[in-house]
Amino acid sequence: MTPDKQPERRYWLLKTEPTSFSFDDLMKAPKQTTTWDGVRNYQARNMLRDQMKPGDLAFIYHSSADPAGIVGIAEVVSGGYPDSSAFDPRDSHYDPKSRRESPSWFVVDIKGVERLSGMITLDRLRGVKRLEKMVLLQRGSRLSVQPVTAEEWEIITKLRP
DNA sequence: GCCAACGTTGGC
DNA sequence: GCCAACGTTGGC
Repeated sequence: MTPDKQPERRYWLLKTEPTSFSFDDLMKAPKQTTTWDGVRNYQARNMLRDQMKPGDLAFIYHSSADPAGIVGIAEVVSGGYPDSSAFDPRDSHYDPKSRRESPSWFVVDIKGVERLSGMITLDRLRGVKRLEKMVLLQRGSRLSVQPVTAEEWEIITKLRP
């Protein structure tokens, strides 16, 4: 018997507005771990539900920040499971169309790994020719969960100050 | 199934 | 605060 092949680690970028949840909030959370909930976009949902697996790594990106940019790295510690915030009428992310029997929305759990000593700004990323295909840098790109290629991951981690 | 209207995102 | 780009909704 050949041993099961380890599934390949994938890379992601997760956007958050630091005024609602920042990378520091993640690092201050118990076990530096949190549930990445409230995503209400189908493309992003599909990635949370179907593709993100424990061991994957993600850049945490601060949007609507001045400046905007990547501030830290997190690890996926749990694959997709239903987003319970969609079931709670008092929650701002409540969605009556999502049922426990057939949930519309999903979450993953992530754990903060490393705060970058300095932000890698959007501007800086735009200046790197080999990153021009990055989802984040595409015109009108608004996805809050984005795939990052292994090559992009490597290039960006080398930009660290 | 089309598409106008609307709400949201997010850089600037 | 502006506004372009985008996703969703709902009338037809």
